[in-house]
Amino acid sequence: MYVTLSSESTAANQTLAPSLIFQAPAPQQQQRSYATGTHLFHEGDTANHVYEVKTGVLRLTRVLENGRRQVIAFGLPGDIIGFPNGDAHHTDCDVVATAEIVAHRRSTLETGAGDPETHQRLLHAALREISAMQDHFMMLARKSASEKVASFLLAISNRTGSPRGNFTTFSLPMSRADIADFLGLTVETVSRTFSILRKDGIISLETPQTVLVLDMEALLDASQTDD
Amino acid sequence: MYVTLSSESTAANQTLAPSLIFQAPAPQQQQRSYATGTHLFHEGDTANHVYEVKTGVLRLTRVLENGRRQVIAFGLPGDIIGFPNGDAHHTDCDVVATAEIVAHRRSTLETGAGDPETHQRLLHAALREISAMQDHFMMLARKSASEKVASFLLAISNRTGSPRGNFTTFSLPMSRADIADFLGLTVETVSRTFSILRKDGIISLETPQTVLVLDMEALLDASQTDD
DNA sequence: ACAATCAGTTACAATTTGATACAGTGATGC
DNA sequence: GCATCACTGTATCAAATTGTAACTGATTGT
Repeated sequence: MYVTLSSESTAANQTLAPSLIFQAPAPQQQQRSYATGTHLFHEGDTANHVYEVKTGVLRLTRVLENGRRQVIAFGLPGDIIGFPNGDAHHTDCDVVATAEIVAHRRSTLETGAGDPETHQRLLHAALREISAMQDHFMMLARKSASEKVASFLLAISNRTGSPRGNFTTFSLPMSRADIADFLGLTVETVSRTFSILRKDGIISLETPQTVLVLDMEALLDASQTDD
Repeated sequence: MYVTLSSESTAANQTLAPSLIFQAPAPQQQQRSYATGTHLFHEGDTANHVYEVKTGVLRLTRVLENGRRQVIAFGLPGDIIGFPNGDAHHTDCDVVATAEIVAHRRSTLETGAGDPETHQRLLHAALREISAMQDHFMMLARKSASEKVASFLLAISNRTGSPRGNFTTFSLPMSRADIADFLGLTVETVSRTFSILRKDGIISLETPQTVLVLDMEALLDASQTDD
């Protein structure tokens, strides 16, 4: 499930891992490494696989002809992305931070022939994705700029953060533009909001890509999370 | 009060019907009618079924504790909605216009036991839903108020519209508030935008719930559609 | 070494949308 | 028949976000 605002990610992630560990990997299930900037597929490409992210970060995007772009989702470790509609992909997908990916044949999702267990896993990943996207709706449509940014930081923190003393730290491999296009904002608004959060002592940026959460409670307040 | 959706048992419905017709209907596949206002399920309810809309209109909603509401989707004839994440529904679902619904057991989606054909249909409906939600993202995050309203009218027109002379007419069984909560706007903005579209001669309202599209070309322009 | 480029940030003006208030209309109930 | 209520439409004003532009610091290429 993609980075959305809810807190379902962690649990889901853990339930996904075990089933793979004890399987002899079939050919199409081999793990491959992709460098930053690599395109996994483009909008309109024939969809032969869905992709399970083991490490790194992917980015799913769609573009309107007038240049407006939407980041549909970031694919973090544990996510399965690239679910096709019909035969074709309907988004672009590229690598934001060097990633280890397992490609699953689309037929495994669609018919499950020969591998009912993976079929189940992929199906459940699709259902989780629907749920995650519904969370994302709430964010895009019903949250203010500052709530969006706070929610986003919270989500990334929950998925990839690690403790540093009493605080939590994590990196933001994607650009401000990516964050803006994910949240439905402009770069300037995202940047401004980061500044406010810094000035309020809620976060601190060691580099623009390295966030230290100083006051998790306040960040949670600022995000208006549903839980 | 609610205008009956006249001509909606159209294309989508017919493509869906055949597989059912020649089956001995299992109990959970029987078609039932639900009156306006009926709740099919609430957020948190155990999810035992997914619902296939034959006629009428359903509404999927989520609410933030502070009262902000988001209409996730409208279920029109041909749609299958209520895909669960885990065991529970994560939205509310109620009837906007008297609807004929077929409930499919969740197990048919999850395991396909005993009914691989329906299993396939439900799976593909889930994948279609993911694709549709991605479209909705573009709308929520990257379109202006007037583009949103135009896109919405266009979508309803394409799904349920019928020709009237050179024009196209359709009904809007949902309230302005529903439309606003679907598009991430306020009622006032929706109303304002309807007025502008009327003043520009693009649409005409016979009643607030009955739309006549006078200039489909202009409506398409106004929606900034990607195709 | 230096110019050029790019991501990020900041300030300020312009624009869009939201909030508030109120009027009209049709339906419902007493 | 009349009052009430829910929904819709309109106007005005306030607030939030965007657009524009300038500036910084880091990186790249020549």
